Amino acid sequence: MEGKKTVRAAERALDILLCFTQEPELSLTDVARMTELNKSTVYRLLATLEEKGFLIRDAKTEKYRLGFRVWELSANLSQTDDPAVLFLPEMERLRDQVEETVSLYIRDGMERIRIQAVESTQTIRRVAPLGARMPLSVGASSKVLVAYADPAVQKMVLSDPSWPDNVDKDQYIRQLDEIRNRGYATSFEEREAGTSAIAAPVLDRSGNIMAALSISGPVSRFTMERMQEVIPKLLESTHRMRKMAKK
Amino acid sequence: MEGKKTVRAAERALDILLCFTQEPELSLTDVARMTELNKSTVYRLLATLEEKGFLIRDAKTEKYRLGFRVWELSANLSQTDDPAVLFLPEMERLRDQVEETVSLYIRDGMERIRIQAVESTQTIRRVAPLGARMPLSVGASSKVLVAYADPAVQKMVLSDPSWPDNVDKDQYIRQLDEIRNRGYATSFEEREAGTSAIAAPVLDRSGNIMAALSISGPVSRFTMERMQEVIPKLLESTHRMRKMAKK
DNA sequence: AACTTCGTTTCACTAGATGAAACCTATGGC
DNA sequence: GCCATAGGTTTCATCTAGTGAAACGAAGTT
Repeated sequence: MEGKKTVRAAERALDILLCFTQEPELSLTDVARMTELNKSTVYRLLATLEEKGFLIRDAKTEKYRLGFRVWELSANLSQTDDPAVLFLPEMERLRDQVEETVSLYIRDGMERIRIQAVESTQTIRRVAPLGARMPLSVGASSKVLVAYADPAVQKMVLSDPSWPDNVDKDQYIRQLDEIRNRGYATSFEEREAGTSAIAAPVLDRSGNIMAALSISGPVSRFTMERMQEVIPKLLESTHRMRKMAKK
Repeated sequence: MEGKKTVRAAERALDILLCFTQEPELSLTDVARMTELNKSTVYRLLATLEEKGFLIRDAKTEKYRLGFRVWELSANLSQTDDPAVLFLPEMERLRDQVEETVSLYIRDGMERIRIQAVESTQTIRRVAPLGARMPLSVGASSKVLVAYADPAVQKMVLSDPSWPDNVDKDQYIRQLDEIRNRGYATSFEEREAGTSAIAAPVLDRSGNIMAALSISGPVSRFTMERMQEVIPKLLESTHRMRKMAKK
């Protein structure tokens, strides 16, 4: 009698689908191991996913991979005002100006997800960890996402038991005000050693945060001074993005 | 006790997801109407899809739209040897040479699906009906897909009750041999009035068909003579694609 | 205030999802 | 050749958990 309003069978099917974000090709037993589900359960769910075209089965290897239905979906996704597509041109513009990696993050629960990224001369498809998930406790983008989230969400994030011990929560909270005042956040080797970053919120017309835009690079090159130089450009980009947002 | 090996709840969840290929934004009742499912069933499945990040709920409109998880999936899709991504550059090359619309189709059951297309000066995202489904009974690409399918599939397609009465099956079958000999198929106003097309198979290393590549245009411009000119270019492209295919 | 419409919750019922185990092939080792 | 192992597939008894009707609450319309 808990507050579960979800459908288990559907959940499991989606979990299986998500396995394919990690590996492009998986066999029945691979999936069974990853999801820790019974072999026959996986068998039926795979059959379902295949029948609906979300997975296809490689004729040779007998393994499954993502099917055309995923394409249909993602094609439709781009017709919407999806930030990852909508803002890509602007992100490339910014990248060309500052010649550093530019990333776009959104918040999902207690994590942030990199939904888009452009690197020095790379194209969208080449960018390594698109869809990568990181904790909200560290990094410039994380703080921006939390600082501009609505109060209920902030409370949820800050009271979550998974908050790591080695990150001082009070100090973190103090930073949030500062970030809202300045309009951007910075970080030095916070999430990843050797990397520094600045991030600013992408707001929609009504002032709600849609995403966080960041510029990041190696500390050696992306110094404090350099940051100061690029901040106006970052803010100009987020401002332009705001105007692009639909409705 | 039929031969159903699928999971109903999962099927329904996927059906709901597919509703979003038609409309970018849907409310609970919209989905219930489209799928003809009970309101509470849809409610629970939508909650499941939302929790897993496949759908997000617009804060304002209360409607659902596709979520970031679809992005994660499609990002991964591109890392695989998905033809729609893999062959895009080659398709653009061909388009630039012939200055007509170039499309890539795969077979799914009794239909073909346009998984990629490039037009005169359009970019991938702009192409109207990506993911469009058409019958296998008419059109150059259809015949290629059937001609090079393996015998069991051919039998299935040709014995399907949904085969339209106005298409002569015997004549169709006779054409298949011809197509295999020549290596390509042509059509004049077959599927669509005012449009002619040529198509050739994209084979993998072992000679199995992966997709059909077509060039199509208005009959006025894309004449018999013009077709003869571009056939070598089409075949050159499919040949190059074959070498691109992984493994 | 009466009437819609839409999202949410409740509840009793049993369809249908589930896991253990048996059953098939393959493939590999010896 | 024969036995062993590791997939994938099917069966089947069990009972969870998914289901639809109906009721509910909250806006919005007339």
